[in-house]
Amino acid sequence: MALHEVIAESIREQIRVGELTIGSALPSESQLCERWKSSRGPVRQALATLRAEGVITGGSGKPPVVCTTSIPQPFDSLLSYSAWARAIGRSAGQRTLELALRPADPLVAPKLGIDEGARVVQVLRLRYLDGERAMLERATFVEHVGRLLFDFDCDSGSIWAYLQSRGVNFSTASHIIDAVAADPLDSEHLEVTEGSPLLRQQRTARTADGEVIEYHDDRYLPGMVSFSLENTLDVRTSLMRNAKP
Amino acid sequence: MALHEVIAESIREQIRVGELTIGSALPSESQLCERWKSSRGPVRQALATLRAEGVITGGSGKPPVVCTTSIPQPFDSLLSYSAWARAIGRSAGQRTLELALRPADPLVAPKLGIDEGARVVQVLRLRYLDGERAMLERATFVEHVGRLLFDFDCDSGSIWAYLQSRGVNFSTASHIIDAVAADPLDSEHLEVTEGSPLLRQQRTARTADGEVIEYHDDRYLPGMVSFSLENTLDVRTSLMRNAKP
DNA sequence: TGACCGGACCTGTCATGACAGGTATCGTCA
DNA sequence: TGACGATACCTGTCATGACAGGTCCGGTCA
Repeated sequence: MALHEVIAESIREQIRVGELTIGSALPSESQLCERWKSSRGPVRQALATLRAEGVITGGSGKPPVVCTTSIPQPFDSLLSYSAWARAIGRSAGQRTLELALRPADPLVAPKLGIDEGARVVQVLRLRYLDGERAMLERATFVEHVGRLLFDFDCDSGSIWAYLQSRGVNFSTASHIIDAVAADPLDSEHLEVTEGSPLLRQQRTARTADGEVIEYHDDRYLPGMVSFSLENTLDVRTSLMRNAKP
Repeated sequence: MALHEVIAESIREQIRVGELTIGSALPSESQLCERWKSSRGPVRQALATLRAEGVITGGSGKPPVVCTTSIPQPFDSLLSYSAWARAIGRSAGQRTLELALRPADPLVAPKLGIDEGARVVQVLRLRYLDGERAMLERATFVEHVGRLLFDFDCDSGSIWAYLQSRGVNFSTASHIIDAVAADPLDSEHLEVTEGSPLLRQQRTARTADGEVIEYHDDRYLPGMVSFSLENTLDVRTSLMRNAKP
């Protein structure tokens, strides 16, 4: 691991354990240089990373200041429900309701960038958090990836971790967050009345080549899950508010 | 404006106008150095910024590659509905339903970090996008800031811009996104049936000193607005998924 | 023809040095 | 005692140089 990553992770750790609390000032750059026996480069790179994450702010004459205690989660926490639950110290559970190979319907085909009717593998899972119903997951995989799932017990854990172990490497993902009314399927499995509000996270995941591999439509029980973000003046946030046409 | 900012903005602009499309490779660092007659430092800093924004990816032997066409919006786009609408080329409208000075109720007091019963100024506005109903905004300001609003015509435009012009400087903000059922008030003004799903964005905005100034509870009509995010392997995202206890 | 290897090129990483500009503190002077 | 100004310190910014490691292409050899 590169030095600047070590430094950044060390500071994140200090925040995590409460050694650095919100509002407390970090050591100055020169002190950090001495502490890590490095030049100013890696130290500044580490601070820049933390600044881009919205963890620290300030500067310009003042030493940097911690401005949040919520440490951004790594890549997989937004992609893998299991990895996320583990990261926050909760337990994830799942019950597979369906695993099917079928032609892509008109809704998912454009999301995956494939022709309507091309074969896809679809998984329907009910997901739990600490044993409580939390989310209904509709996952669609392109055929050559989805086929791997027939050798996997989807009840046993993370599909994402399994696919990674089989050499499927996710690299980028797009997320869309909105609210929808529970349809009959949601209603049945999440045990809410039809039409009641659900928080939806749609996502498409791609490999480094840009090939779309999976499309998710995850619907959370409000009251169980939400999304949050810290926002500072000097950093452009990757979260965007969109208007639908 | 610093050179690295100029370079970053220039690349963003090239993406905006379509000169650089998704998947197309950027010029190499050395070419950019020559183009801007600068050393490698500013160029790398610009690329690092864009990478943190999730705009470009790649590297490590390969020249960087554009991986999204959605350019992150600056700070104010997540805080000001009017600024956001302008940024995406839509028109924002508003009708003020209420402007009141009253004691803080038990819901907003903890959000603002003030005592229950301390006075706050609350604004209720119905907001339009291109003339269509889009969102019901419940804004609460601490007294000394909110008082400024009594000198302002809330129907005329951006409260945020007005407060800035009066010297109120926002610096950081926290956002929580979830889904809620329309309550009677939502139902009446957004013209949906009670209990139907709404996308909610709660936010608290603070000054550089950390003083909380405003709390918003904005409820969007789903189908009008959503939130989106690009996510890459090597960058920690500031968006977090949270479990409610 | 296909596999393999080497070199050109690129980025990642780090060191060192330098100057400008903002911040805060402390001492001085009115 | 209070206001003001100089100074030390800090960060922002940029230049230059260097080496390691990854990628890609083309040429060579089997």
